[in-house]
Amino acid sequence: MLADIRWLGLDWDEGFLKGGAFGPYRETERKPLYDRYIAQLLDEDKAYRCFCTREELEEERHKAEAEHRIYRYGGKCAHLSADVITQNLAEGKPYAVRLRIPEQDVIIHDLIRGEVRFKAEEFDDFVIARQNGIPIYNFATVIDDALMQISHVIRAEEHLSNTPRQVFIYRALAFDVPQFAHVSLILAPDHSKLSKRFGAVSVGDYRMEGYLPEALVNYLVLLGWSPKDDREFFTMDELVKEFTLEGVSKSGAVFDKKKLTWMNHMYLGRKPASDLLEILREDFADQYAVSFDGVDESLILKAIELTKGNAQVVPDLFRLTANIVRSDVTIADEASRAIAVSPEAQLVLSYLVEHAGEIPFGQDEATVSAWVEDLRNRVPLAPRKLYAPIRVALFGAKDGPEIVKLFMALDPDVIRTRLKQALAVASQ
RNA sequence: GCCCUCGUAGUCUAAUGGUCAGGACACGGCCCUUUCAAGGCUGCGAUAGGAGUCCGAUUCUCCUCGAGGGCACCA
Repeated sequence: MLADIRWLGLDWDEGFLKGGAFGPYRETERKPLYDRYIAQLLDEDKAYRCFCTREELEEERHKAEAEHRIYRYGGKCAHLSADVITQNLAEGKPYAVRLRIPEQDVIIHDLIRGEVRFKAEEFDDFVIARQNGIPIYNFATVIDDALMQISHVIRAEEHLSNTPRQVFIYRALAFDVPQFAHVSLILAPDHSKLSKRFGAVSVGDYRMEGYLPEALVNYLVLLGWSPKDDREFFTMDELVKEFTLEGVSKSGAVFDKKKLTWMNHMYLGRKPASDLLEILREDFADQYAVSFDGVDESLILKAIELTKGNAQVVPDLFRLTANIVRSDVTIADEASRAIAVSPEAQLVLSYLVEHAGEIPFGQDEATVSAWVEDLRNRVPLAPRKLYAPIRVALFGAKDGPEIVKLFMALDPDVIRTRLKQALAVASQ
């Protein structure tokens, strides 16, 4: 998970494996800390030992349900005499620790949701440490946040209902209560919780599907936050500078993979080919080995540069670059094939094969471009009819890089061969 | 069941107690163009429903409905 966060380009001030002034950061290593505060609460009688067994509690719960009452702990152990406690301890009876909850409403001042009020009767003396001595999450998280001097707790909405319990703990320990901000959840298209059923759910999944971290971050941030203007593209630096809690929306957002893919496409087009090559090599090593075995790196870079604007996700580049990098070419689809076997194709290609000597190999772009333009004067066809077969011949598909770019990127021998092959197809 | 949160087009969102409710994705059309993409223009399309306050409500209040979350000796 830390690796995924790093991949996204996110950093943090301190923590596990990184160090900092408020360690240790591993929960098991923090156990003595938790124990200390549990002991303190017990000492001050703000918490008490509960010797009730699981069975007893279970029974209480069933009874409450049968009588259609809300279940709250009955307080059986809330006022045990010192003698009884001493005796129970001497007998080695296991106990959990419960916090005494005052009968008062709790108001949370949430930075996103405003005032949220919880009624006193919703709460009972809840357990803060189990029989095995390990504190429950609500307790540990309060200790951690307080000791680490956390000023703002920003987390998912699912924690909102637990916040009052945490506030009780802050108060019992006389800690400052931090500011809270509860962000809405991301939903699957059917408004259910995001799950495997929906496909990729972890950051790592998206990485393996070929989404760029900057695209994912950019998309995700817009899922619950909006700037003051209509901009949609943000770098990490811009986000750090411009993000505000005020711009966060309150409602849950449905994850729209189409828009993510669109955004990824835009980022791919702008990304330097060398960066994309790195990603292909590192994240898609297996495919890379198969697709680019023995291919000159400069050719790969050229191919990526030509085709990146057509890719939706990173691995699309394998398919798109194949027809540039490989010595042979295959016609990708029916529509392209139809063009390849058209009479126009025969006309154009036979002209080019016959006049192959005139192709300005190795010239600058302006020269090649002028020559390509001039083909219109030599072959009596409308531009669309004229150029489509050339692209199919050179690239294997009707959609792809500009003809000029193809002439410049491909090896002269490859071009001659492909033109001849395509002519053969057209003449069948 | 109880509690909490949310509710603007299919989706993400902006805005205001009062001009045509703005932008983006998706979808359709047009332009540009040697194709696709990109870009430009354009079309379709929304304030969940019902009361109330108000001269006027999408905005404020209440109810209903809907969606999500929480109710552990899980995290």
